[in-house]
Amino acid sequence: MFDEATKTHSAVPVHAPIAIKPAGELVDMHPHAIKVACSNCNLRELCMPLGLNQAELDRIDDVVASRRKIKRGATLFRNGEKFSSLYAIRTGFFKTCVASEDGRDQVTGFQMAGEIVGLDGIVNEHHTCDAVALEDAEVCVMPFERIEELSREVTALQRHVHKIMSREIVRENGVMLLLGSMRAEERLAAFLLNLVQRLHARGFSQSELVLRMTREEIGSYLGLKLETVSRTFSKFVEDGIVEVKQRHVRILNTDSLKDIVNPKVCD
Amino acid sequence: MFDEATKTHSAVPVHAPIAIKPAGELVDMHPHAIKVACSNCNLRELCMPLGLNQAELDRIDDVVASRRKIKRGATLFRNGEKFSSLYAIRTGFFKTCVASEDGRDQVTGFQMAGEIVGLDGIVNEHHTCDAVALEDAEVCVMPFERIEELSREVTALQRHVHKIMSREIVRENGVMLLLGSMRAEERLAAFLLNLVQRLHARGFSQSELVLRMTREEIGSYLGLKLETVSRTFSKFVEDGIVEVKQRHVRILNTDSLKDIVNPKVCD
DNA sequence: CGCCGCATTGACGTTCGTCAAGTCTAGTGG
DNA sequence: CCACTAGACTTGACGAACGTCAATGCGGCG
Repeated sequence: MFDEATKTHSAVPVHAPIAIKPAGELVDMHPHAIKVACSNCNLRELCMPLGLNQAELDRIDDVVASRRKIKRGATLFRNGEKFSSLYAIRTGFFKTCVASEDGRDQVTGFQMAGEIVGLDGIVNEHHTCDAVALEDAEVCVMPFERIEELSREVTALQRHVHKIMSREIVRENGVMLLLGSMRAEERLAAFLLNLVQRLHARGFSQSELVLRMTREEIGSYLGLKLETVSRTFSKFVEDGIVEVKQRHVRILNTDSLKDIVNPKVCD
Repeated sequence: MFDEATKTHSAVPVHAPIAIKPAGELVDMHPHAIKVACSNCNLRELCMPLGLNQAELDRIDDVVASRRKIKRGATLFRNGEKFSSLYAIRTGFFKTCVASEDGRDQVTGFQMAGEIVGLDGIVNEHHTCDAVALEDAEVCVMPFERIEELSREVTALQRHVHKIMSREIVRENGVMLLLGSMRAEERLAAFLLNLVQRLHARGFSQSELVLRMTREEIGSYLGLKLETVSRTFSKFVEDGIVEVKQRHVRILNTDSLKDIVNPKVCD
């Protein structure tokens, strides 16, 4: 089992409503042939507004100043650093985490291709969390000044920026619900369903995924200890709901997972 | 004790760097004399950008379409309702809460004068949480279309909107840290310190406050059961850190509370 | 005055955290 | 190619923290 599951999330997906494979390699070979551009990026549907005309598309390209590669384990930005840009993830997988003064830290999210990180930095002009690459990654650097400038002129961009921030607020509301009122099994089930749903939207399998994070990182995100995460995985395996081999997970029964998250009250 | 603590958060504060008392009553008496206006609102420093010139101030007034009074227990908006406006709280106190499909619900925040609610509705054009008044309240209704329009022209407003949303994201990061990694005493201590700090910024006492919410609502926000909240209050009283009489709380030792939130490691 | 909602307190149970031992795997270097 | 190692993961035994259930108290309001 899992023979096919060794491909990374950056590789060609199983089926591809949105093709993920970056055309970026060409940039190195012909630096002047293909410029850094959203208008020909396969991830456009994920991180940029839809329904722009050609003139607007050309202008939008200007929000991306450059690209940046981040090695696995390296940080894109750190708590305390000066904020200057938002980052759109092209390839790879990130975690964001905050720390309390006494050293405890909490993973606040996992981000994948097409998602935006850095929004925390706007309010105080300094970042308040760390963004760490969990696998080799590449991001588009979008200076925030430029975003603000352009979104004054391109209404669709303005609206889009507002939606991205609102979406993050709503996402965090969901995590608060999870952390505040769910038991361990419910948390892990919700986590798996969320991950697989986002991967599926990017053209990957609905039932198979490779975790890019450790049990400890999952635990931190879910407000559990790594042993509890491990035990809960084992329980799901016993119950025949998933197959787990290290970081490879195959979901055998999506409905059971959904039932765990939202227990049906039968009265 | 607590003889002086019976005044509500809407009453004249103990000392007032920013006077909270609304001038609003005059509106009813002279409907044409004083128009709904941010430029003469005492809360301007809390919910609007600073450093505007007169022309900009006049334009900003236009973001407030009207005011709306909400009785205690009534909702400002509900999950599922069409989103159209953001709301700036003039007086009163709100909670926002999300619900899971199976009926559990989670308080995601408590909001007071000068704070903005409704940001959750932007992304899907429908609200995803309920906003409930915990005491009689009044809000400024700010149609979001108008905000977007105006923030294309007034850079300071655009920046301000971005900061408000970013601030909410950072706040929620903090709540996730609390829910994910703190014990009951730490959570309650952090909660009290946060409340009193925000009230102090509005001119109220640094050490005395009246809770506008039940133990159950505090518990929901902190991911605890109401009995645990009650017991933890009792423990703080035993330890001489606070005095508690129903919803009246007097903080006797702020430093102890801070130590509880951030235990000093002495090695 | 009596009712009702909210809060407190106690006894007990469950879930999850802690500590510890042992296993697996990927990566490294001979 | 294989042996070695470090980090990640699993599993078990036990305990602490918090939840549950139930009884009681208190205060505000009609």
